[in-house]
Amino acid sequence: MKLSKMHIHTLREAPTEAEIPSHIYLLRAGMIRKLVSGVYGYMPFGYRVIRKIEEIVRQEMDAKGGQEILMSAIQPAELWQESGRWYAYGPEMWRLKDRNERDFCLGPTHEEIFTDIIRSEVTSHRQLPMNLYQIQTKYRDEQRPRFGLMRSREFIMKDAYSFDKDKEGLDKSYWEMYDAYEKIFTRCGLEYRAVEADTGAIGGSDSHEFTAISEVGESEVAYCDSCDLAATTERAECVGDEPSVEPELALEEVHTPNTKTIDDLVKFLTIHKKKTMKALLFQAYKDETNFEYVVAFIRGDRELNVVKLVNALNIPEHALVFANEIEMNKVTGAVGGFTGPIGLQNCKILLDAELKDAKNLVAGANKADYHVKNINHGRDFTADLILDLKLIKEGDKCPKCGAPVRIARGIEVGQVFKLGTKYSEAMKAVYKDENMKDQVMEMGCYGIGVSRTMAAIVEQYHDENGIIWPVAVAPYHAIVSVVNVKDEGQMKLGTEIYEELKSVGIEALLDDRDERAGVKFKDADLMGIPVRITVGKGAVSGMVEYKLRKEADKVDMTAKDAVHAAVGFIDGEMFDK
RNA sequence: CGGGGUGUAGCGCAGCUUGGUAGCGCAACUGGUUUGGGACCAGUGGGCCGCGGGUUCAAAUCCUGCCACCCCGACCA
Repeated sequence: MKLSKMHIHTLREAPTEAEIPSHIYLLRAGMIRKLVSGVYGYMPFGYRVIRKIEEIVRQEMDAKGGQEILMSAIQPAELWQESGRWYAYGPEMWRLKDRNERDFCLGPTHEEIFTDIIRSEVTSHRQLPMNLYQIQTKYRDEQRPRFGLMRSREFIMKDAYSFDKDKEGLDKSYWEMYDAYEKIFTRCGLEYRAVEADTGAIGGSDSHEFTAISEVGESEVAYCDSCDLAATTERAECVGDEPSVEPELALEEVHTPNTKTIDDLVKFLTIHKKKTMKALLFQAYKDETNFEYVVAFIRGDRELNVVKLVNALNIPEHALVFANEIEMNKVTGAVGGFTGPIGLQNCKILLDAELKDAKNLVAGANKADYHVKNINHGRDFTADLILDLKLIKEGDKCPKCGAPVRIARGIEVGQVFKLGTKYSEAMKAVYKDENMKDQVMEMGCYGIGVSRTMAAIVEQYHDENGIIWPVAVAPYHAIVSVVNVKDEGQMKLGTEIYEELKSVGIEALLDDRDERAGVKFKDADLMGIPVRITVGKGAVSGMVEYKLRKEADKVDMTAKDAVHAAVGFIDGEMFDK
């Protein structure tokens, strides 16, 4: 394409709303455009990148026998009620009504829809396994959309669903998708980790998350340099410290005014945080109206892992809310800031495993301004449930090998789930086996955030001048920048090179805009075109300048050599992987 | 949902304290001079100053309600 004929709109300055590189550069390069908070449109260059990513996804999905379809974004509530997720999905679901007051939602994911198709169209074991996928716009009414494409309310997602006869089949489908995902993200040029993950609102048993390494990512992964541990921090087991060996001392109530926080308390009593237990009070809703009070006790220096808590309670995450302390006090006797395990009533007590055998702890006395010293589980109170409730942190013992764990941040670009029979059972997706008996299908689902992947690539590939697209996803491979378009010799040579590149299958641009060279260079850098061939004064003797976006070197060579160099570089980058 | 901040031309901002007919830079348009890293000169167009209510002779400016957007936290594939 000739740039003079294209709609490009680059910005010299970064819009104030953008904070992170991917957001800033995608806006500045004119690749995306915000409509409202968390809702973006894709302009010509940006959409080309999206299509490049989609094409990689398609090729790898098709290679595994996936079949592409396209379902509606609008979904009827009935299917969600059938699976039980109309309530469970919570406020993130974008709900709407038609003129007859019938409930619908904009699909945040499509398990129900795909299950519905399969149950009505697949009846025989001969039709299985099956893998269907789509690339489509998804809607999640995020509480806090953030960072441009990173967390948006409308986004492009590839979602695939596998249907198998049995667990063995599911396992095979799952690892094939895992393999496809590795190929996809590798081809996109991403540095990523595949880590064990929680299954969240989707449900199911096993899950892996594909996390692109990035400081600005919202996902945290725990990994170990000594073994193969790799899991999201939500998922990672935290084994905690060994209990100290010491005699159990007698309970002692102490006056501790103004010590509502652990920090205040340890200062007041001059003890270590590891000797304290902190209480977190919640209401756990079983449905819209019915709830029970829950208190989680963890060591004073620990952070609660909410995912572990809701999994233990078997409720969706939005059904767990911090308790109103005044209300709770009436029912359980708990006092905010002074809650302890002794004397608590009418509430479920969950105890972090680390505290099970810990000796002589300090906790609230359920009485304002008082704490109790030397509390020992078993002797002084009994928990309803003892389990791992804490968030793993840098330096904690690796649950697999005991070495200190490391924590890294990243962007979740994909996730694979073994759903098992969660949906097929609820929605009666069955097939007839060889003996004419009904069997419930085993399902898996597999998502890739296409638009988020685009942002993740920019996070990993940029410099102070803009984006540096890997060739595989670049909107165009090469740009021929004619320095002075009024110079006939330059224009002629530039056009020849441009035509030559196109004729050998390279996606080329001709910057024939009547602009100064600096403008063209800045734009080419900002938009991240991998190869630039500059046609300037040297054109009279057939010489041009060849430059790669990712390298600083500029090399003068003949036009013919530049074309060869470009072809060689682009082929190498595309097929090296 | 809690805390903080911001809404003035397409983008970035000043003006608001102390009310008096709307300003700068970039971008755009016209003409000219330029032409290898975001040129220069001259000229031009472009604003319900987020929206509503109030105070006042007079409101971008003061008061008030609402809305939107951003950041931190909470929360979330």
